[in-house]
Amino acid sequence: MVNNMTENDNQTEDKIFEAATRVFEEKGMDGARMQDIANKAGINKALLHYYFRTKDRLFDAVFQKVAGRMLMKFAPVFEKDLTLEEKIRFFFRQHITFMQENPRLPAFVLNEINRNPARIKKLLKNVDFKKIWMMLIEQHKDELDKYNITEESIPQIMTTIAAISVFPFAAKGILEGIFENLGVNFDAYIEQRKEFAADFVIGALKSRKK
Amino acid sequence: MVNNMTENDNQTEDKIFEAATRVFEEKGMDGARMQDIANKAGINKALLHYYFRTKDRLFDAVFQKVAGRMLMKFAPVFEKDLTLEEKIRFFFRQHITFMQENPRLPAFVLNEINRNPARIKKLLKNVDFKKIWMMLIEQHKDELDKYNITEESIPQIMTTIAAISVFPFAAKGILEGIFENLGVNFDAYIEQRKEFAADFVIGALKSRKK
DNA sequence: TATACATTTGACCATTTGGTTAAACTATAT
DNA sequence: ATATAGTTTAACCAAATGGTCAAATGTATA
Repeated sequence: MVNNMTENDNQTEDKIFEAATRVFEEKGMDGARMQDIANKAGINKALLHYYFRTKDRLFDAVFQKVAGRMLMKFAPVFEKDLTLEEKIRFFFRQHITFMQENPRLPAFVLNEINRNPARIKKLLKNVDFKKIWMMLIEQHKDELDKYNITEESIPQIMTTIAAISVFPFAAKGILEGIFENLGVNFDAYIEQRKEFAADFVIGALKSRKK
Repeated sequence: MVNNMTENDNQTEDKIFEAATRVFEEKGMDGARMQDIANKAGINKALLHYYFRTKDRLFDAVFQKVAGRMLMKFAPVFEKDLTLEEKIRFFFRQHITFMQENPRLPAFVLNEINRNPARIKKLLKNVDFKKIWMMLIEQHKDELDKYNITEESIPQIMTTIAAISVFPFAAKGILEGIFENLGVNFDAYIEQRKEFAADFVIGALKSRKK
């Protein structure tokens, strides 16, 4: 074994990181236990502190990565050269599929941000929303006009799109409880939602047509 | 003082309850400290355990009440004798106004339910969703037909309405961060949302018209 | 092989935390 | 006044928890 050090290094760190992600996602910052993370990573608790000095730093590393991964999913939508309708359709498919694979992520991120709003600042520092905003307005000037979308209503529409996509996962616990009552299957509901959401939003926009 | 016992009893219990609500809403079950609650209630920690035996029972009492209060807000919508459009408009006004007064509630309830899904069962046990569901379908039979709403799409529409209403508060931490970047004022955005949301949903429904 | 350096571990520590207990305090009824 | 019962407190406890440390183990280099 020639270059074992770096590999092994990463192996252990990755094991820790993976275990920490699982535990933090499930229990949150306050509910997570370092011992639990160590156990799930199959290592000694002291080793956690060797790689990540404190629980806070470990959490920060995990949060930064998963929250970043989630926000990233919004990016390609703005870059692709598609019509507004295509973008909306593309976004819902992409984003909901991502959350199907990471169903705990939305609730986790939302919660931890509300618990400690300072964290989000670090995340958003690298994103220039103003620029994205301007690009979007410029790129879809004609469509915004066609759909009678004022600048003031853009935040409303954007957050509505995010809401429709994220909420089912953020409220998974409640919805599953209610759906059980109604004989609705959550997974099928989610699968269906990819198209429903796009239709719904596009329909709403069309109804604004001048 | 004649009947001081009961009054005093309630006074202390209420003080505890109020303080506990504040602390739990802010820090969550795991992050909350009994000592902190006691301090904020202006009493001894042992007295907490005198009124509510354990942290878990205290949390349960608080959660049951606030979560119930939140779910209750959905009820009057189903009972009132209004058209579907009127109901949608009424709901958004009512519900968003309620959350303006209790901005931490949505994130708190969503989070704790995801952290401990068993809790929701106790809450929903008393609500007969099947019955509400049937009533709704019967009451708005003609409108569902007019808007081409199949039974299958009702959960989609209902959760979409809830999403549009709740999400801005559940994601308040993030949104405020982003809005700051864009020069958007959160409170104004929320005020505006009461009407926007109704217009948006009704617009989407209208676009389904046969 | 000896040296230097990173990795891993078991034992340990100080603090925090939910919870208990016995005593003190208060008000009412007799 | 005194007994009774509910209320409040200070002092205390055991367990859990994040974190430390010195020793041990492994690994590459000279």
